[in-house]
Amino acid sequence: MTRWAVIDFETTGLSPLNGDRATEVAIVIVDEDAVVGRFQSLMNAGVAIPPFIESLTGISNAMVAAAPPAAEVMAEAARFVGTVPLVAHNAAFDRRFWNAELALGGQRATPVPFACTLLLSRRIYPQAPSHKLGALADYHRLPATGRAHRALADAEMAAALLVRIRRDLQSRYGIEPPCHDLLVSLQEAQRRGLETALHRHLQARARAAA
DNA sequence: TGCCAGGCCCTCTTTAGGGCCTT
Repeated sequence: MTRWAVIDFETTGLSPLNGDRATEVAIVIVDEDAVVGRFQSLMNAGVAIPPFIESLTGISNAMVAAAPPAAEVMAEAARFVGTVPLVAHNAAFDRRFWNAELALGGQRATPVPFACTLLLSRRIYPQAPSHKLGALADYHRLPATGRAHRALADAEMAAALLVRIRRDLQSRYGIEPPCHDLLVSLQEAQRRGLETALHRHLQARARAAA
């Protein structure tokens, strides 16, 4: 079984260190190439959403005021993810909010791998005109998932992108699912380049089979 | 009033700077 938890946060800004908080979280569980689970919730962190962010996401202060407390939502989200490896588009951003919101709720994040479709796409599709999530969806002609900058729509889109990446890794490089180790090792080996990581992976597999 | 983060990656680089990407 090859499961991934594709996560997306909507937030009040770019950094928890500036006091920014999450306003919505969505998680899509992908098993092989199929979506087998979904979690989505607005959350009330007790901070005001700037007008620009309200306009960007469509999430208003009134909407989060009626939402459950952030700590309660994060506890439920953590239970939903369990120990399944996480994936996000620009994972550094979502990982910061994942860890920060869990900590604010008095929880410790379970140490699981956190792969990044942005970094993978930059390596695998260097010819793409843009590596924004929506632009990559257009580039690959992925199905529409709903309003951009809403957590579930973006998580579904990132999940479709992950499936496409895995399929291309299989067709281009002969990497057969499951490929947890490959996706994570690729993320960790970005500085050395995709080809180098793939070659190392294939050589390791060959040595193990010998 | 103006600015605010962080990580990756490219290049006119590596003793650095700037663009991209996330909200």
